Amino acid sequence: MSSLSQLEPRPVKSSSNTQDDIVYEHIFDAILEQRLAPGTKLSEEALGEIFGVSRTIIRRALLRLSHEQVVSIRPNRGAVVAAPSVEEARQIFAARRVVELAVIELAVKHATPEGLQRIRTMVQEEHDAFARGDRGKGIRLSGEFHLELAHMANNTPLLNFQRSVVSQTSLIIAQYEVGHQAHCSFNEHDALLKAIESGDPAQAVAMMTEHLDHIEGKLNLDNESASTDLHVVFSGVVKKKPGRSR
Amino acid sequence: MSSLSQLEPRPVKSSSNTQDDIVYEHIFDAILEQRLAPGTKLSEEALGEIFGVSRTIIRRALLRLSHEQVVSIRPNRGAVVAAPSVEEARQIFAARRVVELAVIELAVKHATPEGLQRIRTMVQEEHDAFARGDRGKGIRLSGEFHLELAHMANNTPLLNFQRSVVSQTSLIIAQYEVGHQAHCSFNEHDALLKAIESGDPAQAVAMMTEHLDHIEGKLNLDNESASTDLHVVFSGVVKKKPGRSR
DNA sequence: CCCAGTAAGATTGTATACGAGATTACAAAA
DNA sequence: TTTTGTAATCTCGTATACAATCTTACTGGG
Repeated sequence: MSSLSQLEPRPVKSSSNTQDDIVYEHIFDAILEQRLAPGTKLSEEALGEIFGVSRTIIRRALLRLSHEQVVSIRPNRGAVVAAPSVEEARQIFAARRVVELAVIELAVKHATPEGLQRIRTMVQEEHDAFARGDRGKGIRLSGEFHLELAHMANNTPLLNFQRSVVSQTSLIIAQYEVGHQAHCSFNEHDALLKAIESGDPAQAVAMMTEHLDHIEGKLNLDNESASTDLHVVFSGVVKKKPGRSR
Repeated sequence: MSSLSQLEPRPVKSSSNTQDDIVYEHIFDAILEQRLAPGTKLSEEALGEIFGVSRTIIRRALLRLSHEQVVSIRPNRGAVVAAPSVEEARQIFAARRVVELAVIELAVKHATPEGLQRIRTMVQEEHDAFARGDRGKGIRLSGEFHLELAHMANNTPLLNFQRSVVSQTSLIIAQYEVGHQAHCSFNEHDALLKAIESGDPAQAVAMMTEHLDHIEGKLNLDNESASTDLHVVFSGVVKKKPGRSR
């Protein structure tokens, strides 16, 4: 009954027009904006009703998300938003360092005026989003900044991988962040942009390293069971119980 | 005890027991062994009959393969074994360099006696396979050598990415290889193994760089339409017609 | 003889039905 | 009150039916 076009929460981005891509992007964006917390159950039937499609479509979208490690599918127990453990988080960050440094170097090499303009616009939008207090959108745009870098690097495999680790980083931040600092502050993004514009790979790489250090520094990955409650620690096993969460 | 896993005609590896994983692995292995050429149509019904499952299962396996860029799904036109273009091949190799160098460095750092033993066995099996003329298996094992490295690096995201680029490399070799040299010769794998055992990251990285240079050097990526026949060049458009090929 | 247009056939896209397994609720006993 | 066993319910896993689209074959015209 309810059709997709009626309820789009936000403008669907460029790439896709098929049903499952639309569902995929909506869930993906919700996770990137941290409107879906790690461990949240993703019921096929509920999602199907929300988007006005059958479980078949939902299932495809969830499968894709699970291949990107953004969603975890437990056999016979359904899909949940992934909740990386501390060890997984460490591996993801290590992998992210690898790909980000490679990407920034390629981005400098393949920078074009149009690409730089796109990134400039994006940094500005991110700034505006945070300025107006739209935290969710700011977080998403700050992730998409890094994806735009990968786009400029002109390497599809690296871009795909980047998409996976960036979105997983968002999940990690949602779980392990301490305090409420601005994430991935747009100041650093602006500095990165300038480094790219200067055309100096070494400086850009150094800048990115520092940026990643900052992101990782805001997390508390040292003591798994401290400061976060049991629900987070055992989020892979936790059962939902209305009334006490959040 | 030389080769436990080789006795079975169906080389179902460690990980999986669900139906779709089995189908996935069989198709994946067939592609890695180059028994499925790039551009080959993968009919859902035919595969379903072969594996004795419904199209639903086949569809899931194909979807996963397409997420790893090993299979290409054209809307309403079915799935085919991916046939990377020259440009795509370049990007894949660039990405592979990035991940392989990171992996080898981590592998040196995290090397364990057990892990080294596994790799030693693997190199030996690869040698045996080529020695007895089992080219397909040799090719697959030479790919799995690199996956084992990623395993030893102890980083799941990098391992997943490695799986994707290694299998795509196999497709590239199938399309653009010139001559019939031994691919990814086990000699170099043996040298890599020794470099890891020596515990010197710099040497291992240098070794890997050289190894990748060799692999890439065996290909003809310069002139897209030369030396390979039309079937390969137009593999994305070619229609199957029995009786005249090969 | 070759090409174009149309119709039949085949293949994929989507929804849904049914069975299997898991979760939840309830009841009974300690 | 707490715990444990069992039953009812709900969700997921798989197969299959039907619709949409593409492919192929055939026929008619140039």
